[in-house]
Amino acid sequence: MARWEPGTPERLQQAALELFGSRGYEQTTATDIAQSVGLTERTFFRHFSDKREVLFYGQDAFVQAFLEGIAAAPPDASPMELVGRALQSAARMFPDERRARSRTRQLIIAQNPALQERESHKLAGLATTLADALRARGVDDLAATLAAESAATVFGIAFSQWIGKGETRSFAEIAEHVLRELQQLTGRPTGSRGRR
Amino acid sequence: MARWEPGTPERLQQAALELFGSRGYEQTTATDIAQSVGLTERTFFRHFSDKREVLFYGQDAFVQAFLEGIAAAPPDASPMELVGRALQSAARMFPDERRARSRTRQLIIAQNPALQERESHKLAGLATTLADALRARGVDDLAATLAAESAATVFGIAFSQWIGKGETRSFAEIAEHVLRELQQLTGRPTGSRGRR
DNA sequence: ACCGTGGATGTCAGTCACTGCCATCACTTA
DNA sequence: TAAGTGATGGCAGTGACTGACATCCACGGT
Repeated sequence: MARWEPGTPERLQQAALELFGSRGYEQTTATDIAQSVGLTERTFFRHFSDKREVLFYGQDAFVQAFLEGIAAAPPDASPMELVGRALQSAARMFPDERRARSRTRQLIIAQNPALQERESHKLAGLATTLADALRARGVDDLAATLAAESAATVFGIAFSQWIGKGETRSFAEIAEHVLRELQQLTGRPTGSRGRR
Repeated sequence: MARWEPGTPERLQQAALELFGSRGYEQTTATDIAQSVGLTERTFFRHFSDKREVLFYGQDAFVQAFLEGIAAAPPDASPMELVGRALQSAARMFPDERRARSRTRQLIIAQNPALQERESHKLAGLATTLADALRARGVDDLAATLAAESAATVFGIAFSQWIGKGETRSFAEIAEHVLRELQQLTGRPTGSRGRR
């Protein structure tokens, strides 16, 4: 027997999700969340550095998935190939069963600038983490930064499409499509006359 | 004679910059800033929605510069050409004289996660603004989003390089170089064998 | 010269996020 | 059995931010 119920952060997150969903983020205090699972505000802040962080708990997992995709790639893979592999590896963190939950979570974030800000920052953090991993593989500094940022961009767009109303394609499909489009778009020529 | 000294937000910003630089961001209260220019905390928050915002006051100007670059482009310009023009147009907001000030400002931001978060969010906001402008020109939705994100990415990287120690190239030069590199990097082939 | 209006400011009380410090309370280990 | 440990509670305090209301004086009109 454990002295305390296990999975405290998970229970807090679940409670927060429900309260934010019904009352709204700003109308829910940290105390509300804590009390709804029989804990105190003080304990809430021992598990989360921030009130916002409760919504982002567990995100490290998919950052890891990106990194594993890179680690598993052959040594001679080009930067963009690494991006593709990282994306496909991350895709397994977004099975169709998670769509519904992701949607409701995203609804909450969409209604609060402070949460959107945190989300932007997490995406930026992903990019710098990936850039480090690429550099560690010997990829040139600028190329690593650009490839990592591209990965984060594609991920962000793919995710919002995956969440989108009526969308049925898998995350992996969407991500691949967006990545292809990026490559087609940014591919040279830079020159004056672009193709229609 | 004006009833109050004009340029209140500018004076507050200047004071904030100095206080943040000497004492540090967290060790400086909004009251400190306001009092140092003879105002009250309440007035500070009438000019800035946030304590952080005082550091980002005036940023709208260079977002405008991006938009003007897009507006001035020929109607048949490709998305990536629009990105290039937006970047070059924005470059005029970063003359060499501003380097020193930008550097000290960036030092402050680098020492505070909350400020970095705001910065990430501003960059994300730039991307969505640019995407809207591209869509308004008839650019396809996904292409517009990707191009806009690319512009923001290139801008971010170029800016940090421009600020970098010992850097002497102009912002325009750097931005062009980074953009070229992005095009070379993301250009196809996607295929399995990448080039060394 | 007088009046009224409006925009920028001041005052004040209040809420809430977040922190530091110390106590508690089992359960574990020596 | 005694000391150790990890998660929690209690509490006081700071600082960011808000809403409501008062003030103040240049300015335009009369």
